[in-house]
Amino acid sequence: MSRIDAITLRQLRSLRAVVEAGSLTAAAADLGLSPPAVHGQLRTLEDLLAAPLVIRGEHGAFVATDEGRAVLAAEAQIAVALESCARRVAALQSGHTGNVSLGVVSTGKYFAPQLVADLRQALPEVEVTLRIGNRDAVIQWLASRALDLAIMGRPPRSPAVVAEPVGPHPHVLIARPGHPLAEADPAMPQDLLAETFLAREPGSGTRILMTRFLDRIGEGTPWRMVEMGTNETIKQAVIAGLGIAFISLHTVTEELRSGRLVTIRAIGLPIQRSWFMLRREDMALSPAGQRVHDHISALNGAFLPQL
Amino acid sequence: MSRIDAITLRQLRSLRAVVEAGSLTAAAADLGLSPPAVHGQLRTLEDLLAAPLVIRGEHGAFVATDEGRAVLAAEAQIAVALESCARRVAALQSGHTGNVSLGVVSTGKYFAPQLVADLRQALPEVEVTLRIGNRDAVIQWLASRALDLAIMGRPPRSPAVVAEPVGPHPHVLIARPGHPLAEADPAMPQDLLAETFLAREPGSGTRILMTRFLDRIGEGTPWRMVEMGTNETIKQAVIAGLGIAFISLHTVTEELRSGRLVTIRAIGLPIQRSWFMLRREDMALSPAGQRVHDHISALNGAFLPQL
DNA sequence: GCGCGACATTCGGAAAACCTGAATCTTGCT
DNA sequence: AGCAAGATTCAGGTTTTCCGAATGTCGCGC
Repeated sequence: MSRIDAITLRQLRSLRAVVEAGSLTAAAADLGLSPPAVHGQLRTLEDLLAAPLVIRGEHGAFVATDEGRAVLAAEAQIAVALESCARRVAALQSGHTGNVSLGVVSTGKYFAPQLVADLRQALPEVEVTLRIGNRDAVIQWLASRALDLAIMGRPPRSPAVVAEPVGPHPHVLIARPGHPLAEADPAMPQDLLAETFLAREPGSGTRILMTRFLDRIGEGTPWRMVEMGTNETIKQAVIAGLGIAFISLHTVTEELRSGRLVTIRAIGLPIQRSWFMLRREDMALSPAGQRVHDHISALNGAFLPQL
Repeated sequence: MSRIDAITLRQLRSLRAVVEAGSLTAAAADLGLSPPAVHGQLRTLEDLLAAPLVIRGEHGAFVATDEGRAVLAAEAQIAVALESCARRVAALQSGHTGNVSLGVVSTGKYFAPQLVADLRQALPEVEVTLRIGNRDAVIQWLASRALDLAIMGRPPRSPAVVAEPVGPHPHVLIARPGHPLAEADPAMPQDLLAETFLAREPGSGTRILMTRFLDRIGEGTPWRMVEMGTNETIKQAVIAGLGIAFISLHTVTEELRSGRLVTIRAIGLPIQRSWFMLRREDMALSPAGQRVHDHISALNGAFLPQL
C-alpha cells in the first residue's frame, strides 16, 4: 500500500502551497523553490499514496481531490503540532515554564512549604517539586541528578557543587518552660554542662556544632548526652523534661511561639550559620531552574521563619 | 529562534527511537540505520531547536528532557495524523468512502430520489450528491467536470462519454380519464391524429420521438400541436382536457396510479427507449464513483417506477 | 484555425543531505 | 588499571533534492 513513513514534511508543504496558490509556479515562488522542485515533491507524494491529490480545476488552477483534502487536513494538524511544540520549547528555554525539583533537608521542612508557595506565586508557570529528606538522602539525590537545586546547612564535599548562602541559620539551646536555666540571663557554662543534652547521631551537622560549642565553653569538661533519632523526638524529650538540646532555631519556631519550649540565653548563642542553596557544578541549570535559583537568591532569606 | 520548518520527520522519529530504546545503538537497529546516522539526526534536531532533548539518565540510558517530551508529544500527534490520513486515503482509494456527484435530467426526478436512497443503503460511506437539471444543464455540468456520473435518455455528442443503458424508458400517450380514446383498444391512427398534441420545445428528445411516431402512423398526415415549457404544465393541460400528450412513462406514474391520467392504447406503444448512465470518456472515475457506477448497473433498472 | 504565451513537465547535471564503516573518545564496570 | 559497550567524529560514497534549460500542453486572442 502506501509507504507512509517515506512521506516528508517537504512534500506536504508543497501540496499545501500548490493548492493555496493554485499553480505550481506560484507555489514554487511561495516556497522559495523552482517549479520543477515542487513538481517533483508533489509527484513523489502522489506516488507514495498511490492516489491523485490535485486536479486542474475550472480556470486551470489546481484543486485538491478528496484524497488531497485528507492529506491537507493531516498537514494542518502537523503544522499545528509543530507550532505549539516550538512555542512550548521556547517557553521552556526562556525558563517561563518548566519543572524544577528542589531538595531540602529535613530540618528545612518547617520553611520549605513557605518557600515553595513563594515560588509558585512568583513563577506560576514553573512547576516546583519539593523533596524532603535527610542530609544523606538529599546529597544522594543530587549525586544521581534527581535534583536541580538543594538547600541544606552546609555544602557536601561530593558531588562537586556550587553553593551560595541564602539566609541565616541560627542554632540555640532549648529547654522546657520553667526550666531553671531558662530564667538565667545569661546561663553560666558550668550550669549548662551539668545538664543532659539530647542530640542527633554523630555526623549530623547540628551535633558537630553542638560538640564544638560545649567543648569551647566547657574547655574540655565532659558532659552527658543522650542520642535520639530525629529532631521531633528530641523536641518531645525536651518538653518532657528529659534534658535540654542544641538545635536549629528553625526547627522549633512553632514550639517557641506557642510556649511549649523556650530558649536558653547563653554567651555565644545563638550560633549563626547559613542555609546554602546548591547545584551541581558539572551540570548547567535548566532555564527554569535558573529562574528559581535567582528568585531564591533574591528572597534573601525572607522565606525563613521570623521570631 | 528555532528554525521550525527545517525539522524533518526523520529527526523526530530518531528522537522517538532513541528515547524508546534508551540507546543510540538500539535505536539505530530499530530504525534500520547505523548509530552515526541516528546521532546526526538527533544532533541536527537539537541544533534546530537550540535545546537539549535527551540526557543520559541513571543506567546510562537516554531520557527525554522537558523539551524532548514536548517534541515527542508533537511527534505522536504527527504520527496519528499521518496514520489516520493514510487510512482515509485508503478508504477513498478502495471506493469504500468518497463523494460522487450524480446528475439526472429533469424527467428523472421521479425516480432519482429512489435511486439515491438505494445507493445510500448499499454504500453508506459514499456520499452521493444528486443534481437535477434539464438536459442541457446536465451536459454542461458533465462538460465542466462538475459531475462524475449522469443519467439521461440519450447520450450527447459532446463531451465524449461512455454510455451504458441502465433500464427501459417507455414512452406513452396520455389523456385525461374519460377521454374517448382512452376507451379504444387499440386507438386508431386517424382518431389519434385528430387530437391536439401538447409537446415540449423542438430539440427535446421526447418531442423528436413523438414526431417520428406520429409521422409513421399518419404516413405524413399533419397534426395539431401546442408547445409548452415543462412536463408539469403538459400534464396539467392534459388533465384539464386541452389535448393529449406523448410523454415518458416515468414522468406520469403518480398520476396514472391515482387515476388523474390514463394511457391510450395504440399499436406500437409504448415506445421503448433506454435510460443511459454516462461518464466522461477522458476522465477515469474515482473508486467511489466506480462503485456507484457498478451498483447502478447491477440494479438493472430496479430503481425505475413499476406500474 | 493558427500562433502565442503561460505554465507544467521532463531531463541532465550539480549541490546538499544522508548514510556507512572505521577510528577515536567516554564512561561505567570489574 | 584495564576492559567493554556505546557515543561521537571523520572521510568517503550514495541518494535525494534542486536548478536551468528544453520540451510539451493548454487556453486564448487574432
